[in-house]
Formats: sequence, C-alpha cells, structure tokens
Amino acid sequence: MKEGPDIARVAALLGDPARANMLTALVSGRALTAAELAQEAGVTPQTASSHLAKLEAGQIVTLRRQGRHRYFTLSGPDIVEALEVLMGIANRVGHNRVRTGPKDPALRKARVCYDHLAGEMGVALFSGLAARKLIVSDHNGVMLSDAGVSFADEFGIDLDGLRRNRRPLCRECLDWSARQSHLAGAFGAALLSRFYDLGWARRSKDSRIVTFSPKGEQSFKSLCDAPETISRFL
Amino acid sequence: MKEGPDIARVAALLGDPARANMLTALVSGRALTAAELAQEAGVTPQTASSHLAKLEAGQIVTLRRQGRHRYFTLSGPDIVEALEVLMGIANRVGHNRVRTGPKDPALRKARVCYDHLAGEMGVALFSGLAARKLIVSDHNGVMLSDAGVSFADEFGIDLDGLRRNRRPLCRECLDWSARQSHLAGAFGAALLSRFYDLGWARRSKDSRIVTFSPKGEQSFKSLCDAPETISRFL
DNA sequence: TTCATAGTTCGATGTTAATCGAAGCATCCG
DNA sequence: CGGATGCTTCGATTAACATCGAACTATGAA
Repeated sequence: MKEGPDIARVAALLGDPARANMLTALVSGRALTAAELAQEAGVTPQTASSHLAKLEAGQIVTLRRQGRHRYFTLSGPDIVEALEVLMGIANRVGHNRVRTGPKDPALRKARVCYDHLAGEMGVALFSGLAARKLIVSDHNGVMLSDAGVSFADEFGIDLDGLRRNRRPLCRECLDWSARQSHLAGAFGAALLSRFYDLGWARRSKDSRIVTFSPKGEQSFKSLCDAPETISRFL
Repeated sequence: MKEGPDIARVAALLGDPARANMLTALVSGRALTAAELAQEAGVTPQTASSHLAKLEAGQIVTLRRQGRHRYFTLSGPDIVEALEVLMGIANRVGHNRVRTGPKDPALRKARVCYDHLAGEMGVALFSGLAARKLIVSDHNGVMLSDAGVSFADEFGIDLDGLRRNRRPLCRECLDWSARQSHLAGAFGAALLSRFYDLGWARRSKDSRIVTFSPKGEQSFKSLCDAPETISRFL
C-alpha cells in the first residue's frame, strides 16, 4: 500500500559517513576522481570504489570517463539542496563531527566550507553583512534584505541567475572553529566565487585554506565594516 | 580534519524504510501515537519503539506525553523540507516503491499523498492550474505566477503565512497511479486543506482516500477548467 | 614491450542494526 | 483492587554492509 517515492533509499545512500564525505566534497561543483574522493572520505580506494558504484547506481552522482580517470559529479542541484538541508538539521540538533580544535591558524582564519567561506573571515562576513542590514536573520533562517539585493547587484552577483536554480539563496552554517554562523547557500557560494574573480583571494590546491591577498583582505574588511557604498572596491 | 555538521548521522536516521514511513506520516503536522506510527510503518510496536527512540535521540521528532499515550511530531519544518527534497530526488531518479497497480478505484481517483492531493484529481488540479497559467513549470521546478498569487489570495490561502516557513511553495510530485505530476509543497498542502475547509472534500479515517461531495467535485472541476474568476465558488 | 598509474573485483572479516517474541512498567478504567 | 491498554526493555536471531588485503584489468607513458 505504500506509495510514492522511496525516500529511504535515497537517504540511506547519503547516510554513510564515507559517502557523505564524498558528496560534500563534490558540492563545489568540481568533478573529482575516485582517488581524490577516497582521500576526502578517508577510506581506501577499494572501499571508495564500492561506495561510488552505489552512488552511481542510485543516480546520486554521474560519471564521466576521461582517459584512465573517472570523474564524478553530483547528478543535479537537488543533491546540493538535500545536503544543505541535512546540514542545517545537523546544525540545529548539534550533531557536529567536531573532534579536534583547529590546528592550522591559516585554516582557522579562512577556509572553504563546501563551496562558501568559513573561518574567522567567514564569520566576519556574516556579521558584517548582518550589521549593514544586507541580510536579515530571523527564527526561520536568513534572507537578503532589499538593500542586500541591490548590494549583490552592485557587487556583480547575478541574483536572478542564482534564483533560477532552486538552491536557497541564504543559509546559516555554524562555524566549526569560531562557533558562530557564517553564510552558506547560493549567495554565500557566489560571494566566495566573486572574491576569487576579483582577485581578492584564491584557494589552496591541496587544502581547504583560502588565501587572501593583502589588497584583497583590505577590500574584504571594508566590505564587512563600511556602511557606505562598495562601488569603490571594484 | 573533517569539519562541519554530521550529515551522515541525520541522513542515516531518515534512511531506514520503517523510519521514513513514520516520518512521512508525520508530514501532515498531526501528532501521532507510537502505535499509529507502527502501523504506518508496517512494523510491530516493539520495533517502532526502537525506531522512535532513535529518532527522538537524534532530535528528528519530539515527544509529548499525554496520559498513557506518547504523541510524536516532527521536530521542525526543516525535517519536512528534507523529506520533500529527498522525495524530489527519488522521483527524479525513478526510485519509487511502486509495486502493485492501484486496486481501489476510489484510491486511484483522489487520495492523500503526504499532505496534498494525489490521484486523478490531483493530476487534474496540477494540469488545470498549469493550463490557467497560475503555476508555471520549467526545468527547475514549479512556481506560482503573478496570476497564481492573486488566485491564492482570492481562494483564501495565506501565501505570506506559507512563505514564512521555509518549505517551498510548489513542488512537483510524480503520481503513482497516473504517472503524471501533481502539486506538492506548502501551496499544494494548503490547497487540499482549503478543500476540506470549504467542505468540498473530506479525508477517510482509515485510508488515504479523499472523498469529494458532489457539490465539491463540481466546484473542483470548475476550478481546474474555468479560466474565469473563481470567486463565485466561495 | 615494459612499467606505472587508476581503478575494479573478489573474498574474508567484523560490526552494525533491524526485527520480533516474551516479559516488564506505567497508566487509566471500572 | 483487578484488568486492560499503550509502550518499552531484554534477548536472540538474522541480514546487511562497510572495510581492507590481494589479485586483476585498463589506460597511458617510456
């Protein structure tokens, strides 16, 4: 008598730690090889292979063969959405896999969390935007204010484009090191991507560290502090 | 080195068929007892008890004791959101737990799918609203048109209230019997609830069947067909 | 061809966890 | 006080599955 889509089957695929790690590594949108995903998940290549086979069979990821590499990507934006919602729930109920404190100071300062900015600078960005009332946060979550919309426009972020896929614009994400919120969601990701494009920052190759240039960091600071227009940064 | 919320832990809680059944039964918002949930999930009370203990420990559901009954509800709107996203994914990838064809014609005609209308009438509603351009569907999903917004207003649905919680207004849900889309999401649920309030239909006590009164069915038909104003139905 | 790299399959092992029967509490009713 | 109902705990069974070592396949490079 049970009808409808089989939620459990999909959820079970996301419900294994190794697989969840692989999938969150893929949220950035970049295609990763099986070996890279194995390392992300902290398992051996054999184990990863087995997990990836399941994820592919379940159409959670898609596979692109290229030479002797097999590149995996998420099969659609709905997977990102699911991961973010689950992330939000895990945050709310306090299920964090936080064990050790942050060691590397660079990591504590600015790093990538999925595809948005985390660390002290991530928290500063969140509170800065909130102080400038560009984002407003209530008990239901975060959203862009009208001022925030025009800010995004000025800053060169195509909000309409972002709205076109169903990923929510703004989400709160509890920061592991700072224990405060930073900004996730499509807008959070777009901001970080814009920082890259503007040359303010770049991502390290092997780690999650985000390195800001001196000039970039200064611009970033003004972005978070200044209540005045931001066009002079660009 | 792994940081951030523990997605896998939450997903694993949703990833068991028995638990998923219980949770989807709770999407309606009604509080259900352990025994009712056991029946929904098709397991014995002992098994249900064990599952419910896990769900409560994981803060997916909340418990309210009342006399010798224990009423369970979902712990927040984010759980509904998660279930709907997963439902969408399961639909997309074709993971349906459809086994037998629909037997009961009444069930095939109109039934409850989670908390919205499914069956032939559910499909008729979807295509009717689409034909009247009250909802528009593109590759990213469904949304209300401007005309749809004023329609909802006229029809007595508090859109602003719905928007206040984060559950998406419109979602497509593939119909089990008719193999076409019907309307899910907060708006889909609100429509069905409005049908109840208007006396057009009522839900059977023990099954998922939705029974329309003759008058109600006629009004419903006009709702789906007529391009003119709907105020005359009210 | 030979070697190295990327990835898979196979097989064995250990762990987790879902399930239900039986018995135990707790609450309400008469 | 029984006796019934709602639900949980205990214990045992079973099945699923995550994991990794070892061996195998496939692609590319020298």
